[in-house]
Amino acid sequence: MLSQKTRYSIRALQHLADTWRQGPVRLDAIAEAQNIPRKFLTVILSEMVRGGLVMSTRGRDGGYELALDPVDVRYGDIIRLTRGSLALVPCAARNAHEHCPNCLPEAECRLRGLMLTLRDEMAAMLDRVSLADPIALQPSFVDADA
Amino acid sequence: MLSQKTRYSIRALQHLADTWRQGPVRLDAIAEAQNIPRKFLTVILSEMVRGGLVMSTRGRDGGYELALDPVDVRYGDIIRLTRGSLALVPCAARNAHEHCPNCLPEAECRLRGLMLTLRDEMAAMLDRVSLADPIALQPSFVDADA
DNA sequence: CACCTTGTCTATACAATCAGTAGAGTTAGT
DNA sequence: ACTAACTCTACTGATTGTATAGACAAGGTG
Repeated sequence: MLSQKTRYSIRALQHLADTWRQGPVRLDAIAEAQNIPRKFLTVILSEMVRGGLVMSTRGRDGGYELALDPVDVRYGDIIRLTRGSLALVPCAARNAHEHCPNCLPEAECRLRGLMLTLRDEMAAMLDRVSLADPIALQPSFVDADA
Repeated sequence: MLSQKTRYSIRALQHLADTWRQGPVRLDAIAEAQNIPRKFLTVILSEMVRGGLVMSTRGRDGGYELALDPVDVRYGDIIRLTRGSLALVPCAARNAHEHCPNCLPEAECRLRGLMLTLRDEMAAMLDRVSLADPIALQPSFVDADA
């Protein structure tokens, strides 16, 4: 699961993408439009600023805006920034690789083999879509599950 | 991330798949071979039994075995059983659908649209692979520490 | 039947992470 | 200066995750 914080981050960035090139947007405007607790959003946006995805302006008429063109902010980047990795197990992370506790040696772990493949598929999908892309709101339901 | 418990579950089931049709396997044998805390494994296997993936036999020469042919146990099933859903956000679950707190109306939520698509891709992949399938073991990373 | 082996179940403890808040500080425009 | 904005560190409470304890139930064997 994505944490609530990651979900807020993404929605905040979508908001900034929608107002791209219209000057800084005040924190309160984002909080209200996106239904995010104001104080929590300060923490989230500060993190985005430190991560280089967002620029802030202080003082009167200050606020936040994207640091990059929305085209260049891919969903994979956002998730990597907030969560450190796209992988579903620590040992399958491409960047922030870590050993799983109480596991078999990695070279023998089938779960890891599977999760590496899955991670790559997820990455391919998430890195194909940017904040500038339109997103189908209700993709057709496929009977992929029983 | 998959929880430690889900990871243990999968490794335990892989072990049972490997010993398929060789009679019940004792809990201690699984715990030792798979490096899983014994007491925790009792909880995990009981859950698998209740979920219908595993059968147990009590008494002397008792133990656990798969309730189904390994071919019929897909990784998607296992994750759905232990975690309730494959989705990365509650509102994108196909089965256990739930609203996200503090979100926009679902019909307008782009994050949800994206996550539904991603969930479907993940499901397609995880439901293609069963416990009977060989899994390519990928070499572990060459890292400075080790 | 007595007994040992193995699984079952409920309760609990402990720690880590998550979600959100507090509040003093900094910067910039007027 | 004054005020409207963002910034930073710390903290708290709730929830979840990991694991263990211990009493109980069932099945096979002599």
